[in-house]
Amino acid sequence: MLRRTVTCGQIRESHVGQSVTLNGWVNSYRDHGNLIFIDLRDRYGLTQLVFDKEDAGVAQAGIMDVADKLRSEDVIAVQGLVRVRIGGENPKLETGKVEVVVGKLEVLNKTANPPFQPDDNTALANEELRLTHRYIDLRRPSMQKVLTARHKVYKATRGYFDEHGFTEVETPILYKSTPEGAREFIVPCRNVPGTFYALPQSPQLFKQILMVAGVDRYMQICRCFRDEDPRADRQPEFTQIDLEMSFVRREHIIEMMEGFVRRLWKDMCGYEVPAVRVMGYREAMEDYGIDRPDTRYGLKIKDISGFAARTEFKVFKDALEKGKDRPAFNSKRGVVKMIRVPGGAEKLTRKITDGYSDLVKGFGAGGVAVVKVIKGEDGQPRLDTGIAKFLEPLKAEFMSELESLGGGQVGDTLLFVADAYAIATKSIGELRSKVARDMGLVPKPGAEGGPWNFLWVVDFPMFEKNKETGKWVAMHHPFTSPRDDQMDAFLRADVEDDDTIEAIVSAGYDIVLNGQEIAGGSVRIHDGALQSKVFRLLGLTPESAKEKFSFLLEALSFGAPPHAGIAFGLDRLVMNFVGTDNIRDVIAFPKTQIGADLMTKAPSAVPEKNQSEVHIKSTWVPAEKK
RNA sequence: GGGGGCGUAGCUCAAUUGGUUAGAGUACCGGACUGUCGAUCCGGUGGUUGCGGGUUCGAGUCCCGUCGCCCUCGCCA
Repeated sequence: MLRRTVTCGQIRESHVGQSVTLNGWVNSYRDHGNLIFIDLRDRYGLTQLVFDKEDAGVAQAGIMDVADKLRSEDVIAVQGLVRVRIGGENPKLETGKVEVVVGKLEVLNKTANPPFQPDDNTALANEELRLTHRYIDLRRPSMQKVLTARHKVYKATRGYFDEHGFTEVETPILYKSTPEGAREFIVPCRNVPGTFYALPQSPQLFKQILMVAGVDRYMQICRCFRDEDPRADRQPEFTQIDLEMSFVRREHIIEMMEGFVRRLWKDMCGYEVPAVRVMGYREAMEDYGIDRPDTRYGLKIKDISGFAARTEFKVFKDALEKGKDRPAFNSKRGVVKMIRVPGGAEKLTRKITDGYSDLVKGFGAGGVAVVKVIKGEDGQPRLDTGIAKFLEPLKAEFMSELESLGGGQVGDTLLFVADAYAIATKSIGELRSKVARDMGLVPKPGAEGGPWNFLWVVDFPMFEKNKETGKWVAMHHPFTSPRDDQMDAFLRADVEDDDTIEAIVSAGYDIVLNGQEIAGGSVRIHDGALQSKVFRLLGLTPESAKEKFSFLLEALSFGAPPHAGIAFGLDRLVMNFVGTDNIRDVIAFPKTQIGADLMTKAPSAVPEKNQSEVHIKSTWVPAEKK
């Protein structure tokens, strides 16, 4: 086999006169009979090859006949002379000033007619086909760029944490089932009939144990598994950059991770990340209606419950009756919230705002009330349409409410949602994001030069109520510590004491980028008694806590250091760097929405013999046999 | 589990209210051509309209079911 001396992206004018050998795939051919052009492709680029009948005398015998049969995706090796292009430069190619006149051609492998062309310039084949023939799709230059970008993220990550004294430790994939949280993939055990491993949702407990083991600074680029339905940005198996540090508090993690983020963005796109703002969960929920606010645009939310109570609008008054004896910010206490949309009066048509009501109904709210600010006969702003008649009597007061949102200007649309705190907040938060898209306020992600907007969100609640079971669940995970100043309330709280439990603040933290959570973590509990208390509030009996987590409670009793950690979603980081909103684009061999691999046809049936070997029997009956 | 979208030639798409033999570009096959770079020109092969059923004189088109893919709600400690 002729082995390459240069790559297809490498040849320049400095190579002119040299004999070179190239290996690659035929990207395209232009056959003029006695003159044939081939664009040869490898992952580094394209080089134009020329087969010329007049030169064929000095080339291998019959070369034109072989070259004539070359087709896209054939694999070949060529040897030839680099020269300046006779037909003029092709400015589209890096190698566009030169060409290789081929003297020797070796066809390494003819291709079958490919189901689609791995070409970024023509219409992309549908994703199903691309996933089935992933090896062809990955040949596309843009997919090669993704693989390379992902590799660079691994490299920068390991580089940074190595420099800061972290040790990469592998943790088990075959793991103990701990069925809190996400549904697990389970693996039957052959040696102990009737038992199962689970695949880890994350290495959470192992990394904490490593802290007890004195590893002090741990990191791992690790695969995590969650058997939940995928989304555009979620896969059943995904990759985390997992970290844990001993003898630190929140501020130390924040400092170390900002350093990492700064390093990563610098290496990946030369961007200097400025100091990252820290925002409290309460502020995020109040101003943005979500715990991961997109701060690339304004449209802040305002609570106007006090004002709304003085109007005669029944919807407001009814909402404010809800949970009126509960403390402020309690999930069940009624509130009225408002967004001011500058310029919305023109763009947000009746049809669109009707759609907003449908949107919030999906989150349990009754609808969206709308008011437009128009120019009155006296030239002053006047409230119009919708519920304007309820606000007009209190207009002066209402206009002063608007002051903190920039004042009511002619052309504004004002949107209102009234309901219990949890529902109203979530609804208007989702509404804000929808309005921003409708108003064209969301910049394209970093790839197009839009801003990278980083944010720490801290001071999350420890617990939230599961709507179905009515039980308390950990908002982050059950190993998250209460914030230091919350210890009294935490120790005092009883399972029945809903309002107290809801108000406890944890020592958790998230990094949010452009409205997307890219990392989350917490200071951990390193005291067995505190950990047992969390289990108790979560409704675990001491017996079941011991059965599931005895190894953790035991480890905490043997000199566990204070520790804290965080994990980044690596796939989402790469998505940002390559500018895609499809997670499958950044995973070499991704799965579909039912967790299938279209290329290998996984999952698949296994013979009953293999099932009985691991002591299982499928209960599934095909439909036609029912 | 719920809601929505899509499925027509190898690929990307078209096909009027349900109406003749389902078209185009590209790929592929054959031919011509010495400066192309989305080569060009001439000719050709290629279809169970995802699958099954129904309505109708007649279904790519309407209805029911089913499969696959995508988006989304639930779910994702």
